[in-house]
Amino acid sequence: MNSAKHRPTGAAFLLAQLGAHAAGRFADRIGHLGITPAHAGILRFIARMPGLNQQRLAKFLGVLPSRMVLLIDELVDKGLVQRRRSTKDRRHSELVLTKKGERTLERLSKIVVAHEADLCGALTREERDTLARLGRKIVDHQGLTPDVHPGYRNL
Amino acid sequence: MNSAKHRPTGAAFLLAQLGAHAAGRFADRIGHLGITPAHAGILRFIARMPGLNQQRLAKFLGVLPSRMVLLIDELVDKGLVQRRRSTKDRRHSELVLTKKGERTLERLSKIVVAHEADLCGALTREERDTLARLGRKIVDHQGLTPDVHPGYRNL
DNA sequence: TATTGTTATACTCTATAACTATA
DNA sequence: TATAGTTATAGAGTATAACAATA
Repeated sequence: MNSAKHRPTGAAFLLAQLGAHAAGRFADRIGHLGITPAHAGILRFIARMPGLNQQRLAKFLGVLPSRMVLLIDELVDKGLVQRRRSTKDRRHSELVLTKKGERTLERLSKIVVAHEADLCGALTREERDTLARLGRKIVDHQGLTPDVHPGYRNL
Repeated sequence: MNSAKHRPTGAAFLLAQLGAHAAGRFADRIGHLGITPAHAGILRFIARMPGLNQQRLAKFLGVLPSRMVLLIDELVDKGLVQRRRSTKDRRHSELVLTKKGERTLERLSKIVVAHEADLCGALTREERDTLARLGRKIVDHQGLTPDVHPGYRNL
């Protein structure tokens, strides 16, 4: 591979390749918690904005409402999230983490740190900071929403 | 988002986010050619190793043989690839690009350059080189095969 | 009439395994 | 008996659209 007449792999392909790898490895790492990366992202959002409803969450992440129902169903079934009918507008369900959900989120944080350390194991601390800085620059320039994975996007 | 009590987005998530974005944008860019990123990757490999057979290609990319059949079928239907029964071992089919396939590959190269320029538009030439260098370092350290997207992996 | 949440259906994708032909 | 390629089938995932409850 990579014979002389082909140019070295470009940054765009590297990002796609590494991104898929990182996502796959992360899915492996959290598998034993019984949740997928999509669930993990939702847990984070509910923790930050407790009480938000499904439609707003769906719109924010770029998920179809019907898919969000299933995702939340699964989190409820696992005892990580609770739906509470809003008393102000009984059409809304306010989403909150259960105690178990909070503990899962704490475990997730530790997994994220380990995942990060492994994935960037080839880099010095300084290089890792540089990579993150350049990454944030691209996220900003491309108009991406920080902390929202495009894998949700189905609209 | 990103309120004070949350740490800044880590490199691993940024890679996953940007990778999915890059892959999605690339798919958009080549859509008018009537092919998917998976097809594009296969075209590149056939160009580099003309005459290779489906099983070897499938093994190299990490695709199930049955899926490779469909992918090649589609490329044949579009007139980009030709299957030739090997005269040495008639079980093998040697894969080669057609003239149209070669032209498509040239168009792909131009699209890759434009894609790269857009995606890294926020970075200076030097920053882009740094990003690619760090990316290659991680690819190597993680044991990934250069130029092979993990999206193929279904084994 | 509009909105939230939910359910039903149809469709796509693809992993598995059986099968053909060559060796 | 083993390998390359192919086909058939079944299951998972999900987009679409219809629906119920509330406003």
